[in-house]
Amino acid sequence: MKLATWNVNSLSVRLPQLLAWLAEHPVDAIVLQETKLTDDKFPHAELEAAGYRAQWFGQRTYNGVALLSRTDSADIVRNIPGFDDEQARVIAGTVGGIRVIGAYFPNGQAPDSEKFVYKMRWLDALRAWVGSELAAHPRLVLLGDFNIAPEDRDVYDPVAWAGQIHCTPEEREQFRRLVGLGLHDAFRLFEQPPKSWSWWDYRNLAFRKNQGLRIDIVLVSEALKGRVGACSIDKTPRKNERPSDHAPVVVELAD
DNA sequence: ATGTCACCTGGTAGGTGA
Repeated sequence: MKLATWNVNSLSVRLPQLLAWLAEHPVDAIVLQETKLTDDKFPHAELEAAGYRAQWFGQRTYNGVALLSRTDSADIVRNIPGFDDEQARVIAGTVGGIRVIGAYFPNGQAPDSEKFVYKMRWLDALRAWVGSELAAHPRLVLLGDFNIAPEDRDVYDPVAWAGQIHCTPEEREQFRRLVGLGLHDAFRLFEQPPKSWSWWDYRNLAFRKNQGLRIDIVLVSEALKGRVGACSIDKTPRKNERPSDHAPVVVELAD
């Protein structure tokens, strides 16, 4: 089974690229972030024609997530139960016996901002809920745009980024606590090329200079750890014309 | 080089968020 995550930064702009990528890289399921579409505008017919059933949850301008799968997904959950949130950030479903949780973590803007306070509250709520999901579904994958670079090796210039958003001790502690539920960073189960990033700022020729962060992450539960055959970042779509600023991340699970 | 992109409001640009 192949799963993927991709922050598309506007699905209306990126739909042709998504369809092209799926045609070349058929996955069993993919979660999307930053669709930026209200539910009535979601392109489910185009995706259905490409062989993907969709569950989606969006809003105007910001955020918005989706779960696409070749087979039907079940037990869909939108956002974190019990956490009152106006922002569409989470979609979960069961696909092929695996609990798949796709998430668009808050950006947080700056460590001294209100948005950072919200990010911490959101992370607390996510961790509590994922804990209960794990208890109910031992075979679980949490993947998406985490907006956290877990370690210095996930940052092109750790000195410049020290204490900056995505790299604060508070965010990294949240990441460790999430992993502490009994999850594993699938990318780090394998030897990887150094300077592997999943996001490059549109500005400053960052992609050309390979100045990026690894903030798009796949966490797998203990029960799945031994079944992970590969995990990789596909940076080729970042070379497209009008690319998303994020690259898709793919994980392979043995049956 | 603070060198971009997407989307909004409200208009022939400017603001916001990332």
